[in-house]
Amino acid sequence: MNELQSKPGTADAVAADLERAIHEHRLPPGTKLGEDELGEVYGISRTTVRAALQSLGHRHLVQHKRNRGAFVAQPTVREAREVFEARSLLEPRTAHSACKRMTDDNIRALQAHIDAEHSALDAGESGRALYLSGRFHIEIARMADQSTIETMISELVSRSSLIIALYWQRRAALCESQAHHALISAFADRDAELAEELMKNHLLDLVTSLDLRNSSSIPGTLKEALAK
Amino acid sequence: MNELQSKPGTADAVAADLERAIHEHRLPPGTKLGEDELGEVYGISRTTVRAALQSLGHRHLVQHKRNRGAFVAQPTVREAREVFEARSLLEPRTAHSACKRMTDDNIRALQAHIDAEHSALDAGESGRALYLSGRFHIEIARMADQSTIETMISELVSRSSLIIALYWQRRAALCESQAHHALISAFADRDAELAEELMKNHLLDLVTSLDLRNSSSIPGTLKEALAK
DNA sequence: TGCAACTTTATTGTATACAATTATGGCGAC
DNA sequence: GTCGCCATAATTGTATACAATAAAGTTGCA
Repeated sequence: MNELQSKPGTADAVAADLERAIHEHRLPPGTKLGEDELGEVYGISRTTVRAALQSLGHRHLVQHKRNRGAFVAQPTVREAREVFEARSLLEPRTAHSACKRMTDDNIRALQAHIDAEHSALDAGESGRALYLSGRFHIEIARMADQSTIETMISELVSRSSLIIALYWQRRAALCESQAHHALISAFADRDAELAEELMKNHLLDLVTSLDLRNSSSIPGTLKEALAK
Repeated sequence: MNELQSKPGTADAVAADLERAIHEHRLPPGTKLGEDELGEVYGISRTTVRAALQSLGHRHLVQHKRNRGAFVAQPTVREAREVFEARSLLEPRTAHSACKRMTDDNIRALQAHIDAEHSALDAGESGRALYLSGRFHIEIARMADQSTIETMISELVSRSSLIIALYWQRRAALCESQAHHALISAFADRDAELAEELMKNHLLDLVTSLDLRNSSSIPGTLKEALAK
């Protein structure tokens, strides 16, 4: 079950663990990530913790404040728009490429992914469901056999999870799955053009389901809201 | 002249310095980046050097070999194709966006950029000319007011410099400038569609000017060629 | 003489100690 | 009583010391 993950105790392993916790909303935006605290949790020194936090900082998942420490990032409205703009440039065309290379096994894997997502949702594990939902997009990039683009989409998906945590406005929760089902159908029909169009619309739907009015700054803590 | 660069001695400053040296081909692919050595050069401890190298590693500009150290990355043929595939998804549309927002000052700045590139070329500083040529693409992304996409393109441009170092096959050296001139004309005419098309073709030209036959592994040193 | 195993050396990986900076709590003055 | 300043504490930034690993050189044996 361990999918070529680094040995525990390494910076990569810690970073992966934290990234997943962030992606699953177990660590909400604004959470302080103290070095000593994390070092104690994982039983390692601050040196390794710092390496992990730096790695996440490069991926824009944690924000470093000078002499203040690391915090789970709180994307601004502007960042949110930029992330989805970037996704809209990368993902539709990548879905197109993926469709043309997709095997029956790939399609079954995607279907299994959605099933797992549904199971998580039924079990009340909404964080895990969100994580799997994001992984769905990453899997498609992987099937397109473009690891460079996959890495970029992976970062954007994780950041999207933070954006959803901050700006999601309640709505029908199952719209996501519907869009993913439609994508699988297009893949099964080997209709690359349709897959591209569906992905494009899916991303548009995601953006419109967010509340990105500039007014709502949405501070992490009310303390920070009054800090300035 | 110092454009909001970090104070010298910080990891960011060292990383920026190394990135530029790599981009300008002063540090060729495969160069060993010893921690002690760099620490002595910059007058800082290995701790800071390591942070800088990690940063560059995350941007795929240096490759870490376990217990062996950091080396200037040597992109494979596959990576080379992937990098330009990613650029072809991001840059044409970004040029389109940039064109619609572009001011007369922006256009003058781009023109000045090309002039500087020509000057460098005339002065025999081909590395600096290549660096400026890459910066041209990054500037366009900046003018599109999309900092997230700009960051991604910046990484891809730097990686492209490594790719050029490894796979460039001699050709007319000025073809680049011609393409950039044509882009500026499109911007001046406020023809976003044309700018998009020109960027797309420019990137295609770049790829075809590379020798990406799978056969040529192109080792960094002949020692490594015989190592296995 | 050629190969193999061992010793040596150099370099990275990790932890710890110290310095710098910032937030916090208390004290005093207005 | 409130505001401002100063001392204290806590946390990050940086350097150094030690441990682990891999490369290279050496010696011994076949």
